[in-house]
Amino acid sequence: MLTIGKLAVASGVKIPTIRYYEQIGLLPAAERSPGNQRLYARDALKRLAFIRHARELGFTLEAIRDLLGLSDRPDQSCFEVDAIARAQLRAVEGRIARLQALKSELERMIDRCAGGTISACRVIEVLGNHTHCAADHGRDGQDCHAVSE
Amino acid sequence: MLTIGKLAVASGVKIPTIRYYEQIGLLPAAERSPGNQRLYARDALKRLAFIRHARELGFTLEAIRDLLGLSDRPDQSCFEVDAIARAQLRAVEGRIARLQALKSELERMIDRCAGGTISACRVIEVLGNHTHCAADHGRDGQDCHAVSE
DNA sequence: CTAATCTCTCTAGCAACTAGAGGTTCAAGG
DNA sequence: CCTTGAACCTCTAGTTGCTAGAGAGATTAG
Repeated sequence: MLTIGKLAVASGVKIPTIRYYEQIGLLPAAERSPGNQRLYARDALKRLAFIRHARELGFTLEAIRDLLGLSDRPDQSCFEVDAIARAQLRAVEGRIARLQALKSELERMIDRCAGGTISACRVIEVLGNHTHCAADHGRDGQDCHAVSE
Repeated sequence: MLTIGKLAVASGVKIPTIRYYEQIGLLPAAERSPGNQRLYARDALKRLAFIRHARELGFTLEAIRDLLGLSDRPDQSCFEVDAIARAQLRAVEGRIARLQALKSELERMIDRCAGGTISACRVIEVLGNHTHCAADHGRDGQDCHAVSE
């Protein structure tokens, strides 16, 4: 049986976070010592590792809750698991595309800011200007409004 | 003079968000009508466009506050602006790298979950397992703890 | 047995908004 | 001129995923 501190070290999840996960029902209520301190078995470590890794993969706690719920019913089709993972993949791909557009814009900004004074520097100008939206990240149109003057 | 609603439509920033930005000092307190309603001039639109675009680029409100502060002193060197933009670029590149690792892991997960039952599906197993960390996104070592059993 | 180190609960805070309650002001139509 | 309805006001509280601190109790090493 591990105390919460050992579990925190072993899992890489901080103590208040573990208690938080218990509070919101991601982890079952831990056993307690006679003095009311939490005690964990090995499977808590597994569950925490699962949560931690899923968080690193960008799953929300809600998605993780779903996955954990599914894994408690191991005879079902993994259709739902697959759907969750695919949705997650799409979200990740979207984030990557967006960040790559942002990266090239930042690079252009830095190129234009070559040691001059702010009044000559294009960074702030570029940031105030939406004319690049269509070319750079206008794929999701609802995110880029025209600011016509 | 624009009312807050028109400004919201023109800028693509929601009304409560505009008020929030005023509250935290990103926007100066707006002029008011005799009946206490906010009135904005054109330059508020520019400032909001700046904030909005910078937010889209992933700048935090604190970084934006810095940038706005700098742009109020246009005679200085843009050294600081450049530094902020470069730091932001590094952060964006890090996020992209991380997301790409996550993407390939999700793809592998989905491949392994080919229509079977959950007990045969590797998604959950992969998520509970840190053995791929070194290969996939172990660049930032402090994020991947061994969970040896 | 005592001191140091955990751990407990509870409350409050972070970013960056969003939503709602309950009340006021404005612009247009009759 | 008056009314109606949309837009606005302030204020509080909620969101997600934690993190920090206070003040009290538990456990363990020497």
